[in-house]
Amino acid sequence: MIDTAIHAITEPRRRDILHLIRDGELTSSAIASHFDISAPAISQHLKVLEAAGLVVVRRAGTKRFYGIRREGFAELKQYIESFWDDSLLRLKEAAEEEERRKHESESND
Amino acid sequence: MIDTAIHAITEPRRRDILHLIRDGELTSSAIASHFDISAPAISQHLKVLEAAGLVVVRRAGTKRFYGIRREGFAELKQYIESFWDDSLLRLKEAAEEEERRKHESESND
DNA sequence: ATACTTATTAAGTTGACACTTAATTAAGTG
DNA sequence: CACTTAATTAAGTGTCAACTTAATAAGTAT
Repeated sequence: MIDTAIHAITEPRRRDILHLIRDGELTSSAIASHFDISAPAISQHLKVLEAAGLVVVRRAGTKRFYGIRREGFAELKQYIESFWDDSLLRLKEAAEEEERRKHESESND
Repeated sequence: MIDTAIHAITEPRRRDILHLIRDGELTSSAIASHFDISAPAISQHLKVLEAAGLVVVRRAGTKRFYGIRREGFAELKQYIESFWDDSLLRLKEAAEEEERRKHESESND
């Protein structure tokens, strides 16, 4: 699931779309009006974003309002943080430091 | 710059590489040994990750040790959070809610 | 200098995917 | 029911990037 989310935000155009609807939900055509590409292209992007759990649709008549889905971004945030996690990294770095010193002393045999 | 970072973590293989070196720096060949793909392929991935500021190299003789670069992940984290930002989103949602109610009352004219 | 190790750069191939236009679905309106 | 609006699905095309093997670079040792 995190894979689809990351794949989704890969495409710059999709990130632009996310930025647009971040300030409030918009219809597919409203979104399309901000770009030079065709409506189907936008529709395809929205589908990818929806499948990734990053946007939600609200249907109203013939219109479909797209808005961002917070839970999806929470997952992404968590994923990035799993790399970032400060305390864990410090531990690893300390271990590396130690190993480096050990190797140095071994080379003095 | 954030674009290159996002592009970099797009590729599943590169994320695998990041996971590997997250537990301590490794040489190019050590990384390659964990995968089915060729050494040059790994080298190319590492170059992308380095250009994105997500990894750093430490040269030691003919070997090159690759380790993760924290600052790069900090940027990524910030970017994701710029979407996520809780308080801002709540404001937007409140505004939408209001607009929706306004439209409903208008349709009762 | 020659050889060995580690890793990269070069060049070329293949598959994925972001587009296009055309056709289709779905909901509302005269 | 025909017609309009809003959006999607279908089908096909071109570009990009992830891989391959071959050649090159840079460091160390014999």
